Amino acid sequence: MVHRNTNAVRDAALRGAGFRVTPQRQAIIRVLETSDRPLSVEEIISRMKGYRSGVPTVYRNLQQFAEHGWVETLVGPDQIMRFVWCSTSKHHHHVQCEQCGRAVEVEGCALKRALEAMEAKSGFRITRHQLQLFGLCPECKGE
Amino acid sequence: MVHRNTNAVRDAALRGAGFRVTPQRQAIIRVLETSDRPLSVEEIISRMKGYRSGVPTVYRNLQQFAEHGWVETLVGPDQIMRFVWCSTSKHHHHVQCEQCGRAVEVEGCALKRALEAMEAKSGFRITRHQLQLFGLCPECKGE
DNA sequence: ATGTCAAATGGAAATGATTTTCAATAACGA
DNA sequence: TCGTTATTGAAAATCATTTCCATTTGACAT
Ligand SMILES: [Zn+2]
Ligand SMILES: [Zn+2]
Ligand SMILES: [Zn+2]
Ligand SMILES: [Zn+2]
Repeated sequence: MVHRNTNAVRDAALRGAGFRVTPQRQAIIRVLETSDRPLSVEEIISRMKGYRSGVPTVYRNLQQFAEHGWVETLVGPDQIMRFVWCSTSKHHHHVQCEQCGRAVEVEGCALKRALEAMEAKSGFRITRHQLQLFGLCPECKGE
Repeated sequence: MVHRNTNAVRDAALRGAGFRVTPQRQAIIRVLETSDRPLSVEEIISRMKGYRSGVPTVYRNLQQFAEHGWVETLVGPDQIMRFVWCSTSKHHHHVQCEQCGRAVEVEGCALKRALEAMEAKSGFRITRHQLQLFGLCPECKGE
């Protein structure tokens, strides 16, 4: 039974990070894990099945998850925070389709070279970066 | 008289873009052009010499300037909009020092290769990206 | 210079996402 | 089961940004 196993893994991860396992946390994670796009707090709550968390609870948990590298917080030009689940806490980036909104992780980071070039140009030592990619997903580009 | 010339150039640019030349606009631009770092609206207003704009005026103008590629709008984890003046409206990025806050433009974009690699990995056609760089400026890295 | 008028300004009020407060609840180890 | 302590959530607070709208002003024609 795959589902049960997934839940067990998730709960273990929560406990391992010092969290108590609450239905709210489980619901938040479940929604994010099964979403194909970044979600706002409002969207996360409205997508919960069987359990409805309060707004502050969702914000608090998302912030904690972000500190653990489990979610990435994106804030676009509309000033609204949106959250994506990260399958790995290794450095990576996300591409989002400008047509349908779908977002996927791009494993790894191909910026090493480019960053070296920019270090040379600027004289800065670059220690951290944040890259947001936008474009057309396979489905939308074949149209 | 260099100063006067700079002003003339700025005013011409404003008129060329269909703007009226108002002291508020001039003041906003003057502050941003001479800042070594991104500024919030509050900061912009407090740095004005000789003329104090109202808050809505500053927001409105910054938005318009952004549409013309004259400023870039950055919104960090503190959810506050900050604005940088761009010396060119060609595509480029900014590096900011995590120690002292200073920011500089990095001319051009060295991401072509990296983007191709990420297109291959993701299957998306990448049409747009936004890169924020952080690190240590020449002064701070020599500690 | 003066008149005309749409663009621009700014004080005040509204908006609305996010955060804080705090009393009630629930997870979990003993 | 019990006690401790983290977690929750309704309500209120916060506060950056936006909207309203009456007043001012820049640009251009006369
Ligand atoms: Zn798509
Ligand atoms: Zn990267
Ligand atoms: Zn520095
Ligand atoms: Zn670029």
